[in-house]
Amino acid sequence: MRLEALVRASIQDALAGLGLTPPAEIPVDRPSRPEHGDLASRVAFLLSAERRVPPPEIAQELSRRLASHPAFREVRAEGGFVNFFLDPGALHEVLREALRDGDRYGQSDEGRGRLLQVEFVSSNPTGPLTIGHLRQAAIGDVLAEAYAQLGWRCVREYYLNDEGHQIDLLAQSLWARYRESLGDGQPIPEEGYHGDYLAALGEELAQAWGDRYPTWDEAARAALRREAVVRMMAMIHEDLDAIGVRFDVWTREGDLHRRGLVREVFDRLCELGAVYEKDGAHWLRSTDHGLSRDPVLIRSDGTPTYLMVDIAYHVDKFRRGFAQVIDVQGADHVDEQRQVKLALRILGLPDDFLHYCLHQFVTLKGREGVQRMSTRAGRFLQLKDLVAEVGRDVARYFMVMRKPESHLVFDYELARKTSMENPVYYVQYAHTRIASVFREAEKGGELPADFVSVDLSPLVDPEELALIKEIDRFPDVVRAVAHDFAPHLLCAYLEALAALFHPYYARVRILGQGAATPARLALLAGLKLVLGRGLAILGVSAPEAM
RNA sequence: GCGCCCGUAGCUCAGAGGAUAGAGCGCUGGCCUGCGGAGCCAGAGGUCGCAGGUUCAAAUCCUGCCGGGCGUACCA
Repeated sequence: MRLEALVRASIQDALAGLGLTPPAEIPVDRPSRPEHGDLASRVAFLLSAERRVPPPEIAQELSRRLASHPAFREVRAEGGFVNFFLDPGALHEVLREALRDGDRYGQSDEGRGRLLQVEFVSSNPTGPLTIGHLRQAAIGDVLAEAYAQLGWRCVREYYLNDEGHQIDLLAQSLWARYRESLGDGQPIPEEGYHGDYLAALGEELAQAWGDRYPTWDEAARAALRREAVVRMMAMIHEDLDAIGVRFDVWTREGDLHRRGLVREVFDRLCELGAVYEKDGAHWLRSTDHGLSRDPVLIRSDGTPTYLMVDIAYHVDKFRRGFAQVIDVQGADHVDEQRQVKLALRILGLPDDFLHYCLHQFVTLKGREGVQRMSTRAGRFLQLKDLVAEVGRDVARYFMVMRKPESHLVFDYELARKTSMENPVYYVQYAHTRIASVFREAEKGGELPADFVSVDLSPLVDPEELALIKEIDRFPDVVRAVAHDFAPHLLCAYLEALAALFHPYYARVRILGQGAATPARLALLAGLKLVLGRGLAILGVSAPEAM
């Protein structure tokens, strides 16, 4: 049994024995100081309020009753806390269970096969992906993987905004580049896209088309739009390949229009009295519901705004049977998010259907020239170039090692280091070292046939027991990553695990130690399992050799 | 102006009601003959932005202020 469950169950029994009703949730903590035990509970504080007995008294009684429990070496009441010191045997069982579960360790069936969508990146096809999109790609991918571990059927979806004004600007910018290649200098629209990446494409089009589109007319517009989107998508796919993110579904804005969905959802909002007309446009009554402004849904020229389409898109997601949807978006979308959530509430969708994982932006430290990025101005670091410089593993890891809502400073110098100062290598190296020990063990014929049945009783060293306690946390970390949209917790966990392992390895000899050897190899097998599984969820490789 | 996010060691960041606030980098000083030294150990370094409040208990919750980011479009 996992440690927290073990402690919780023991408290439950003890309370029953004392004739006390346990609180709805029995708190179990992991104390930061070793003298406070392996685990601790402040349940006595909760009970004292209703029982009108001081916490220390309740803690005393509890510890007396729990003292003889076989899983605990000692149970001590201190202040109002009950501190549990584990018997090594209980820890050995934790390790054994992890080894028995193998790749299923850390998984659960809370999702019960329900459908969950993670929508992320969804960058407009107006340029290649940059380091800014990388953060979102990494976060979304890890969240999807974490939920998959919890038994959800996850769909990774990319919303492709291939219509509208921005695409026109892109097309016209590309047209200007194309004319430029033919020696006909046309200005790129002020609000257009000035990056070099369009110049190369313009050159190609000039080769292919010659002088076919001399003026910016309807024919040119149609051709350039089509061409631009196709080319931009090709670049985006290249970038996604570079970091190993694959999407299951691509939804194009155009499809939503063609299916009449946008119109239908707009009409429904009107029926519900949530829309009014002013200055020839149609507005959502958001201020009536406490938001700071009313947004336009249908412009005075009759075209729907991005928001209107987004609302319809989410209705579509609901109809497609997703039990939950997580949209990963940058901090510049807060207002949009509130408007969409409000509209969905008006339309009667359940409140817990849509969740936003909002993330702050990335700044780059230690590399020339790219402090403030802008796709429009052509000032950015392309994702695949970054990956070429630091590697996929480092690129992905660095993007998720801070919590999404914090600003992230990408330390380029650190990212380029291949020593253990770089946390990615620090964690990977732990995995590699263990793999290396196993290779040696096999050579020397010391590798047990089956770790699950190994006698673990030689594992009594405090460092060994501390490592098992960390292994015990892994399923909780996976769950927290998913529920709290917090991939960084997994990074912190893996680094802590590696930080326990490296000193242990430096001090304690594994091979050639008699009965201790198979036990220590079993411990290393458990560590390797968890390190490998954790890295896999992050989409980072777990090398056998480096 | 208003809304949201963030102010924790020199730097980058964890911790989000519990016991004496942590990690990595950097800094100082020790360890090179064993399974991978791409290392290991020890140490210094903090009024948790400021001021009030709630609580047995606040970095954590509430209020106000200060500083930074993002938004506040008939752009997406």
